[in-house]
Amino acid sequence: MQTITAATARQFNPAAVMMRGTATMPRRPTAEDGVRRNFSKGEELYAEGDAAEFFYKVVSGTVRICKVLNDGRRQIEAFHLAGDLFGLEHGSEHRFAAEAVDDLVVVVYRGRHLEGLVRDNPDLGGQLMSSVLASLDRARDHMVLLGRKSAREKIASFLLDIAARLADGDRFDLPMQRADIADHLGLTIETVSRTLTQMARDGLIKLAACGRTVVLNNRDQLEALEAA
Amino acid sequence: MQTITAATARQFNPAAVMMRGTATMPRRPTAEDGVRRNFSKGEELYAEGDAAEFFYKVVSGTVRICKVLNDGRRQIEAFHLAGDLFGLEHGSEHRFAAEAVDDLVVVVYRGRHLEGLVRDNPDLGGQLMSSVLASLDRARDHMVLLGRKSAREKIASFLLDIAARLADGDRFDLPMQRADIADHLGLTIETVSRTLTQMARDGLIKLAACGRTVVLNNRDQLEALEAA
DNA sequence: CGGTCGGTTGAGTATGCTCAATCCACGTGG
DNA sequence: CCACGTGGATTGAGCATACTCAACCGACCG
Repeated sequence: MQTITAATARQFNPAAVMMRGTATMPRRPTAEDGVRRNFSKGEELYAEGDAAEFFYKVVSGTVRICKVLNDGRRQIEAFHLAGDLFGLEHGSEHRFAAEAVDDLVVVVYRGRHLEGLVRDNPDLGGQLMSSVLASLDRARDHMVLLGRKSAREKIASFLLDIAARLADGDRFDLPMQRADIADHLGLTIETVSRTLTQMARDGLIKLAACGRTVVLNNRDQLEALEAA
Repeated sequence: MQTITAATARQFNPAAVMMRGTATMPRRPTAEDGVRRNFSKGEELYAEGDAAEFFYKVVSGTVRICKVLNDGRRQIEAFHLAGDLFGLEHGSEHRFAAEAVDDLVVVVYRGRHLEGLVRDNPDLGGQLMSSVLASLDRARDHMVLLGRKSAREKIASFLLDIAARLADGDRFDLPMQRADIADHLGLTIETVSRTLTQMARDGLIKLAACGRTVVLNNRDQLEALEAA
């Protein structure tokens, strides 16, 4: 299957779409078509309430999708790593914010009026649908975690998830800090820290480099803990 | 926009899709196209792991989408009410089960290979995309609830959500029992019960008919409690 | 009338939170 | 080169929210 690149992205430029049905003339590319952009640690790609004009693909680095309640409590819905698509919205506004967890490179696509895009660009539609359904799958699993798992089970699931996505073997570096992990798992930083050090004491994992590097020593036991 | 009916559903019958590009001949309708089906309280529409051959639209009644962990803990990802689409999957299997909460009528559509469907049926694609994105929106909000809200806030959010979806005014009947609410909100039945009766004592709501009928006495205060 | 199912209520407890101190790595400036 | 400040992580003590276990209630049904 064709993957989304700057070239294919041009196929659903709204200008090109509008021209459809009137005449077949060469599209006029805009600056926003599949443009690479860099963000540095902590920068906001878009805020809650911003118009949802673009969507994004991670080239390298990590993005967090989050919402902050009136009193400051925060929930991180998801982390997006290299290759992930994000920023597609149902309505015309972003309902969650997107922020760079570390130094980040993304490709930005113009993508307002998503339903229309899909209708007018069927080939891409399948691919976008696949990506959105994958997000929904992730979201469902995460609801099980948030609603029904203990702190230890949450951490075990999280480590295995991250490892599957960015470890080459059993060792990887966590791109995010404890506060991000806590707000993703519905815990406090203290509980995250305690649980990780306890797991290290139990020999399940090894921690290094300020707790940013993790080595999975006992995948079987972690998977048992996951409580799937 | 066109809505999905038995008639439009025929447009993406896989048989018809396969015929495409070879010759334009009339499609052969199958029995599964937009067929109405009834389920009684507690019946399972599909189980976790079942092949994802169909998707569904609720005509009347309520569906719960859920997963049960190895030790019996259960999480209800969502309730679907009249008009909602559900059962679309990313992979070839259902990763959650669907069960009738009460007596239920649905329309069943054949919908394997979703990405392909969208590519080959652009008009429907937009509509399905819209529905899936709406589910994702709901899922995100629910993650905030599960991860960061107190029991009282969870119940307030839940009541307002259900009211918005099926109340005509401030009174409605809960289609599901306490255990379902608990497993949806990441609580126990006891906490759900206690919180509801406490809200009734506080005059926020009124309960009747074995706790199945709810009247919202003070929407403002409930919305304040929601902690959006 | 007895049994079951769903809901409520009570008492005691555990898990994870709050508040607070401490530690450590790192970068900056005297 | 070292003192200092800062941001992130860890650890400890006490506590609160929601859980567990258990009894009880009321409606419904055979």
